[in-house]
Amino acid sequence: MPVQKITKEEIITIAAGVFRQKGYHNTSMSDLAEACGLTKGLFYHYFSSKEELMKAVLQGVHFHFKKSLFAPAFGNALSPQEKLEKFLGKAKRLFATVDGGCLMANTALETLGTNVEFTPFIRAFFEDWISAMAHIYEHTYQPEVARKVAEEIVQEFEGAVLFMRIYGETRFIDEMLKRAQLRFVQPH
Amino acid sequence: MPVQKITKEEIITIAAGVFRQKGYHNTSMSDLAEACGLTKGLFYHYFSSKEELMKAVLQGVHFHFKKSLFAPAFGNALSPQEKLEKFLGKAKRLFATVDGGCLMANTALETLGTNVEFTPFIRAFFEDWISAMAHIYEHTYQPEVARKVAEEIVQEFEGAVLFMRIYGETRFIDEMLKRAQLRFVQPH
Amino acid sequence: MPVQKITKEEIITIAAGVFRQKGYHNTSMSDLAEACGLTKGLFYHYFSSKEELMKAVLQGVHFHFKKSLFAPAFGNALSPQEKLEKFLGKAKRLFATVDGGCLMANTALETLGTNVEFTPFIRAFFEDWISAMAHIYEHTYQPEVARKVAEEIVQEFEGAVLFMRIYGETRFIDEMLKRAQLRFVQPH
Amino acid sequence: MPVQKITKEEIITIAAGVFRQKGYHNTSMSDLAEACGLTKGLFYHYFSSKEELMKAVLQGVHFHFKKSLFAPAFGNALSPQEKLEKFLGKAKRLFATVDGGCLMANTALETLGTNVEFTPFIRAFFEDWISAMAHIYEHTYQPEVARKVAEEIVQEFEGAVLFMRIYGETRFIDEMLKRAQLRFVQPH
DNA sequence: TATGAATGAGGCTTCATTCAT
DNA sequence: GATGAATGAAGCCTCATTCAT
Repeated sequence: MPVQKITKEEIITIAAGVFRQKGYHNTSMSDLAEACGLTKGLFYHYFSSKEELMKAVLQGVHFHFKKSLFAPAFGNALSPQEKLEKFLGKAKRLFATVDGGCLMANTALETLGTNVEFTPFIRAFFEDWISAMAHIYEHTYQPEVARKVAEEIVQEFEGAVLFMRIYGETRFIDEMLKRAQLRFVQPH
Repeated sequence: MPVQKITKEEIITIAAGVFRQKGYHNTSMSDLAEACGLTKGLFYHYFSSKEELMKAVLQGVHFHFKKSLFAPAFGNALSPQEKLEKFLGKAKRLFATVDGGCLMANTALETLGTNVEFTPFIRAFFEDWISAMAHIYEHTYQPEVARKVAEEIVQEFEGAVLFMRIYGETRFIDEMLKRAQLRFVQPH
Repeated sequence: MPVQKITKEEIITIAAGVFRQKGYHNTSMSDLAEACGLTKGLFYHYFSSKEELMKAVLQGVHFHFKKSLFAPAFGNALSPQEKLEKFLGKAKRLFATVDGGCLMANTALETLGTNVEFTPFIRAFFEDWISAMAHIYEHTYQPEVARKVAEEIVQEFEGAVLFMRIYGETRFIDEMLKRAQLRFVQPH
Repeated sequence: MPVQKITKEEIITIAAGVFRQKGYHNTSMSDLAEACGLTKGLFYHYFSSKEELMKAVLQGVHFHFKKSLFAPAFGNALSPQEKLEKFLGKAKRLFATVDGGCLMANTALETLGTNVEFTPFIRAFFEDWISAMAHIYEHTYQPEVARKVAEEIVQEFEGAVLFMRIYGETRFIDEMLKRAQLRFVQPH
């Protein structure tokens, strides 16, 4: 069996990083091929177009978040309080990277108006995120209210990521997480 | 006096719209020229480069918001409550456009990692926005707290704009505005 | 009588300097207009095209050299030896400018193959230069030999200017001038 | 093995010819692509920019002259007299082309003032040329004198090429070569 | 699988020149 | 005379993609 230099998954991971930092339209296939150590020609053996690659990246990122962040929120191993703490801690680690922030939000703002083919992937991601948060907050709120709270918290999260990037300060994330925790124990 | 097809200000206004909908890197000088009814060559009579144009656009948008949104927040003609209502109403009208949302946030997420020359303009805009909101909320909160509240509300606002665009529903804006009003009369 | 901001002669002088330093094709009409403090539009009131301007420049430079360098070589006020010394001294002052060297030679090498319209002006200039030198050297040589010597000296002069520019050292001019003087008193 | 329409070396050779005849700034990438039978886009597979191409051309020309003209001057197979004759004969064949003359001198006069990146290549070329000639003339002169003589002869050579091009007559080269030979047997 | 040559369109920008005022 | 808007072609370069090997 020939040794594979690089897997599709690895390409997706690398591409996700490049897209996150540089944006979709500002990233060229050359950038991506180079980042993966592949020739441009070979790159097209893995992904037939930039658009297909981006879809795979969005799916890959979604999958990654689902596995490591969203799914555990539905597990029963931990108490709701513990789940929330774990969730927020992981979320911070995943997002609070000043160099690029949240690929999904970046891609949303950059492409929603022009590249409709990405919209379903973006929606699905946020849908899952909201659902996971809603599930956790159902411990404190009625389901419908929990859903609203979850929506608000995700919005606040993305707002905080934006500010983190604008000002280069992670405190916006920390402060936001505190508010999220507060709403769990002390509804308003 | 030379007759002009179009003024710099008009170009800036049109370009702001195009950039807002299509993004910075996905907008070509041809797109802009066409949108303005100009030849590509003539564009460089007005702006020496795409980058300079974008800076002018960011400044222009900032100026527009300052005049119509931020500055009135510091006036004395209205009661704080009225000012807040006017402010939020205007903000909604200015931002709640599904076709593009907020140019500043779009540009921030798209260019912060790669086009540092835009960062000061983006920061200045948000700084002014926060200051205006903080001033209003100083009616209810101590100055330092008001500043924090203002930061949070701007973040929530941008989060709501993101959701509005992702889901194509303006309700996120409306709900967010209600929360902002609530925090004015009922601190938490 | 309206005061003229700038005369054609002044434009020619300025343009000659710019062309000498930047070359013909690398100099834009904007460069020239700016160097003269004129708007591009007005520039075309003085010269109908870049080509016409260049012709005027070449003529102007030729005229300038004729008046200050070539013509005196035919005068009778000085002894041949003195004339030669004056001639070479002036030539040095006129050419030994590291920033651009000799416009005629620059233009020759740059345009002879593509812009035939300049050739007559270049030829006329060198013709006059050779004639002047030949006249001086007729004191020492037979007319036909003097002509050959003059041709050689002009060639050496341009070779020295080339080297001066390549190495940024004026010694090549000085050494060349010494050789020219030597050939006046000590034929070989 | 990939089949290539054309090799880098061939491109360099063709480009050298075009640059020699048309000059650096007056030669467009389209001109070069067309001359090579390539599309413009493909050109950038081989050379990352016009400037890089020009550097490669200057290096290529230098290499060509080194191999066929300069290096043999240091060999021992021939007598000094024979080496000189061979050298001058080859030099004539290489330079005495009315359509463009000497690329190095053309490029020097055109770009020394504005494109400093080419200067080292031009200097290296002339340095080698002078060294080769100096080596030959060391048969007749002391090393230091030989160096001066070589410098002079190269200058005269370029002066002669200039005149050849201005007047369209190769006699200037022939006459110059005769003088060079004379200085070998009959120092002055 | 793997290479990198090849394509053709399009990107940003500059230029010589003209024209209306 | 004087301005600077306006034009259209061209200049350098990049890009997504395809193809022959």
